[in-house]
Amino acid sequence: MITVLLADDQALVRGAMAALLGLEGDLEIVAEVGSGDEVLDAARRTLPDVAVLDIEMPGTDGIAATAVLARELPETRVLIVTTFGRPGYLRRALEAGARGFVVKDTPSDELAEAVRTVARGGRVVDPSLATESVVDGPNPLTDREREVLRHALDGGSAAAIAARVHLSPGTVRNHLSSAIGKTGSATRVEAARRAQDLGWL
Amino acid sequence: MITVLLADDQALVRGAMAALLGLEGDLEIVAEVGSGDEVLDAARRTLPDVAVLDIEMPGTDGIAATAVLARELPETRVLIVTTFGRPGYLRRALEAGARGFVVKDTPSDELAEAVRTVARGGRVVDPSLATESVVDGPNPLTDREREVLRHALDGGSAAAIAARVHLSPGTVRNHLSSAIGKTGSATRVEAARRAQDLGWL
DNA sequence: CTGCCTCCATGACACCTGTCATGACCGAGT
DNA sequence: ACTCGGTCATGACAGGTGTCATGGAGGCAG
Repeated sequence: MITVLLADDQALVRGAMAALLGLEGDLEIVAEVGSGDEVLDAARRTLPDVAVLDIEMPGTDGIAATAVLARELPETRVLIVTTFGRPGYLRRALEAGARGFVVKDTPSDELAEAVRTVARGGRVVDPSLATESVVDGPNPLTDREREVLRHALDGGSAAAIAARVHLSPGTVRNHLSSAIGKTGSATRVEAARRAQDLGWL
Repeated sequence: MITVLLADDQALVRGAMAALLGLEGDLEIVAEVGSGDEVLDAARRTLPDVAVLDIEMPGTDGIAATAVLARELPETRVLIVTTFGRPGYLRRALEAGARGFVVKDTPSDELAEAVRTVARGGRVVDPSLATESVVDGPNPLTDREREVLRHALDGGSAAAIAARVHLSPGTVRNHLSSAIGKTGSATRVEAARRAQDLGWL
């Protein structure tokens, strides 16, 4: 019997995935949580073989939760199941110690098989995403550039961003200009969107 | 027996929801599709009592599919199940003829009940979203403003937007300025984001 | 220790944005 | 007939943006 922890912030999706995996005779859902913060506690209590984690969650996201699990409970293998197939997500998830990475576009009957593969120590990686990840290369942005780009996403002025990150407006514009160059964009917003699409934020 | 059609572009989620509803003795999934374009065909073939539709789908979205179903197959009741609880979505879905509107944050055990309620002719509406929809009022944007705002989302210049919508750059800036005023924003991108969050695009 | 990179900051430049005034065309409503 | 709102356009203005040069501070591999 393979025991499974499920983490996804959308209750309906979480429950539905539990129902899906529950149909398999060899899988047992031992915990369900709705945020990354609850993952470690639940995992400590139930010691699951596999943790199925979404990435986009409030508070601790799935990648940070993966890193914590890999450190604290290395026996629990992590399978990331996410909406967005962003190359940077895959890279960061694997670096954090994930054993599998599946997007929510994949046929539902493959999920159980992915869980089994991960449980027995194997790896599952979306192949098209893996090639994309190789082609795009690693994240070239510096910490500051990422921070400034995140705030640029919602369209504030340089002064507004500067106030939020405690920098001078001129410095913010320098970081943005650098990020625009690295992403091959023309404006800060385009740069922020491209960086987000690539999973660089 | 209540027959159900399921439409969601994420195969894994779609399959999981099918598993969830399949656990109920009185529900039967008679069709599963991954885009709004396939909804009408599948509904014509299977004549389901209830169509459970996601909004964000490639091609015809769930709201447009609702309108088509309401016109062509009024016997089939539509239940919208969506990720984003945007007030404008609720309003447009109800105007298109949806009988229920549920966000994916709701507990999974309530989905089956929502399907039953809709099947027997009742209505299901997320209460917090309903009040938000009333408070925010209807969409004040004109067609042009919406079109220009959609293109403003990805951060191009006024000239770039103008080329895509076949207008002069000055006119684009006028529409953007008007939209900025209506959304209470300071920049075009902020206006576009707020409009999107409210379901106005 | 010395490059080398990142970070932070300032000033200057051409260009873009947001705003406002103004004008013209059209269809809908009273 | 008249007003009203949406559409399209132009011109002008203050202020913001993207870029570059330049400078100094700190960290880190050779």
